[in-house]
Amino acid sequence: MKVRIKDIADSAGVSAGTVDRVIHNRGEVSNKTRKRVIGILKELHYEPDILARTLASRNPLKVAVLIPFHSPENWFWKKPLSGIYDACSELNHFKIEIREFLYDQFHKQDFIEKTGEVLDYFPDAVIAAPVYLQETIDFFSNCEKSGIPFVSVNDNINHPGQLTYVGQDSRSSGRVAARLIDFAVPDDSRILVVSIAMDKDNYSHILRREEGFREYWVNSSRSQGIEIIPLSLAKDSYPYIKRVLTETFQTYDRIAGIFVTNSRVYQVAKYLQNTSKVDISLVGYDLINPNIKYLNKGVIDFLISQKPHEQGYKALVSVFNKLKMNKKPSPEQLIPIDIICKENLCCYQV
Amino acid sequence: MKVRIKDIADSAGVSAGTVDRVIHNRGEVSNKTRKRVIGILKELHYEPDILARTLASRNPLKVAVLIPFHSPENWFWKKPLSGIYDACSELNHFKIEIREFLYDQFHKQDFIEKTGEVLDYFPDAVIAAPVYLQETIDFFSNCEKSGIPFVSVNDNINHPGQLTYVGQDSRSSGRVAARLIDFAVPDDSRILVVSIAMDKDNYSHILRREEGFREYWVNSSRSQGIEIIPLSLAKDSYPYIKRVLTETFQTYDRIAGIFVTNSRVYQVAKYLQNTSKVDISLVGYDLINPNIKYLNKGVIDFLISQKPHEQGYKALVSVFNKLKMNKKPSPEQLIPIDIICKENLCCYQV
DNA sequence: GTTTTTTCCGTGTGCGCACACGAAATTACA
DNA sequence: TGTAATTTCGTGTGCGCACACGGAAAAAAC
Repeated sequence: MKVRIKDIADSAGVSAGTVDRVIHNRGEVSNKTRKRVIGILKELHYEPDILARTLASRNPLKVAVLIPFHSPENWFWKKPLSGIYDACSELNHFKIEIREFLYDQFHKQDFIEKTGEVLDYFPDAVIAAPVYLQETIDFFSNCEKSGIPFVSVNDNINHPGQLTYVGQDSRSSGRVAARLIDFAVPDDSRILVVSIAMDKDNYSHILRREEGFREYWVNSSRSQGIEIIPLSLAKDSYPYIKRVLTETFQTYDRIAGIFVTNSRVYQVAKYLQNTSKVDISLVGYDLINPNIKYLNKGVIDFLISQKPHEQGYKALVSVFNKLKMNKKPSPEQLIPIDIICKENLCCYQV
Repeated sequence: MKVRIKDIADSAGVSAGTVDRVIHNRGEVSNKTRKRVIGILKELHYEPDILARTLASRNPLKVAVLIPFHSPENWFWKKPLSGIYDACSELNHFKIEIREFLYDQFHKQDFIEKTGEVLDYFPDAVIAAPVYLQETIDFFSNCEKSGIPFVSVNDNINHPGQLTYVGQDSRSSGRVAARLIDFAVPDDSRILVVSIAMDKDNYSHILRREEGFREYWVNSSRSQGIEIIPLSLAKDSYPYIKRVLTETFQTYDRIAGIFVTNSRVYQVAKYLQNTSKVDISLVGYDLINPNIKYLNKGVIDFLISQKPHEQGYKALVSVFNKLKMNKKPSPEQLIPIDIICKENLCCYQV
């Protein structure tokens, strides 16, 4: 019962070639017949057969991936890439070509250069993980001008023209962290919220996680018994972190829980282990190796996974659906907030 | 760079038709040329183009799904079905035909009848959620005899011939439940392990969840301070459950946590709410509506999702890969053990 | 009214494969 | 040696679509 181009053509009293031109709007069709064909296209709910479509078209789909590169210290950005490749190999038969454009997330200039390279590549679609707000906006605007669909991943720029955003609801994840800690700490205790980032204002998800965390306690029944102490660390070095934490512990007693707002939770775990404060509930982000180590040791209690692999996967699927099937994804694809502890870790490590 | 049938044919000095006959072993090929063609097939690493293959072949892939039916009281079994259909619509273009065979999980005879209907349907593959052990083994043996690949879902029969098992590691999920409760209960408290099932021995995952839960405390540092009290309820009716729980609470004090080993946790939640024992940590299984209600109210603290949707999804994908791509999936596909609380519930409800 | 240009549209071919049909080669048999 | 039966193989067509080419019709220019 499937509708083919031929059926449309017959129904409209034209040839298949004309219908084809309408579908791909390559012009050379009079306005009158074009409208008639479009009408029938909708009326009969025509959906192209991708199998035949891909088989017949010879040029592949060019997808540019613009994300920070990964290093031995920071494997996080490897995950979205492998998610993209996994999706690609599942859609293998559909002639998709991935081109990586990996930039240094700590050098704005490098990011700008790479965006230029992306545009020179003339991709059919772009998947990008933004860090620099203004520069990303400029880049996305260029994409829009060139008619290139673009997807943002991990952090949402909220550019009006973007095909979709794939990532987590950071605020909710902050609430989840609060819930976990709330579960464990007794009344009348203090909770530390530690943000470790050179310029945390550039990372909007850190801010939103803090918000979500704070929000939780406002609505909590025992909000009066718990005190939240924010702590922003501008440097990632362990000696520095150690010094600040030591001071904090001297200033405040009854600290029963610590929430680290990004993947640097292993630094705090190291401190807690070294100072034998393993009773403190520790929650942070991301299944990177040093974190997993402390999770298995019981120093970190819970990790929240951003599911970077799934992010990459869904991003590519979205691009594919748009370009090959002409199906628009929903503008926001929120990734589940997975709670990982030692006991369920194994089944999340793929 | 892709090798086509034509290339093989040229290389072997035969026609495409002959290569085709070899590939599908439909005979009518002399032994000598057959071997030569097979040799070249391997040598050039020929992989069929599924696009063209599907486009050219007219008969669809027939997949039989044998699972318990769902009712307004028990929506659980609706999820694997919708997972299967979701996978199907993603692989839509590949001409897959799903046929449901839904049986009454409480009537063995009905299950047996339905297995007969499945075989009469002559499917290309079977996806089954087993309940009755011996009867399922018989059925799977029949499938194997007929050369029909079969996948078991949710509960593992461990039949040697099965294509794959898709489901959770129940023992680990029991450990996860223990971890969550451990996080919350103070020293010197008692924890109830409640199993609500007519014949729990038929449901091996219940037994394994109990095992995992117990296992956790054996390895725990405070195993001496915590007492585990098992409680098996053979009936699902609330008055009965209420009576038993009341007795239990009269017998034991300091009950700080309850682990319900399946989806009936809402019955216990109802009891706790009615008796104002909401401080007790309550953990159970499955995102079904009554459970979600009590999760949002804060009576249930955590639910462990079996991800039935994903189970169905993966099962169908496995079947597809096997039959269309000739790729064997790994024999066990373990589903992540998702921890759900009120705060991250939203992003799991699809 | 004729020629040129432009607009519009139909036809044909091939993507890689499955499958039907019929022809050639081989064997069996008289 | 000739014919029939059987095995083995090549050719052709179509799946639904993209795209090139060329031709007819319409419009414009003369």
